[in-house]
Amino acid sequence: MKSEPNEFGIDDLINKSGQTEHWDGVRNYQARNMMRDQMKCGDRVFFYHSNCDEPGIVGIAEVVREGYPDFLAFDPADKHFDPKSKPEQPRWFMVDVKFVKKLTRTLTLKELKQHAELQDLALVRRGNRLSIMPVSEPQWDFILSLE
DNA sequence: GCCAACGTTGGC
DNA sequence: GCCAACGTTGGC
Repeated sequence: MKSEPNEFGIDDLINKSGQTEHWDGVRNYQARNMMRDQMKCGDRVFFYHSNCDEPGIVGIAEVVREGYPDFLAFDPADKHFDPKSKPEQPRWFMVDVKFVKKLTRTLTLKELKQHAELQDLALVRRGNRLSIMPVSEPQWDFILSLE
């Protein structure tokens, strides 16, 4: 899961009550479908810092609440407001994630791109813009072995 | 259903 | 700040 550290970095997650936060503001259907349909309690996710000096994986979090409507889409005062999403038929979903750990160092995008084992990882593919993407178990284990 | 115009993401 | 690569919108 990608987040801009200027907006919400891993330290912001650590500082939340219960070290848990809802992953709001996703307005992309592919990413929505993953949160709504696929991500289950106990699933672990890499926390990725994007759009910053050193883009890369900085830590691990865990899904603690499965897909439910992104209520910010209902709030006209919020920047993520979407008039097409109604409480009776929500268009956007989110999950809650809880901090698990920081990695001992940042696994930079640059570094991840250098490993043939990760060539199919969506993150390193050209033009990728998805903010949430799947990681296979072998990919997960390999990435952790780099730490 | 096509596709041009536009907006966004995000690395660099 | 630039711009490639997408996704979305909306006229036709």
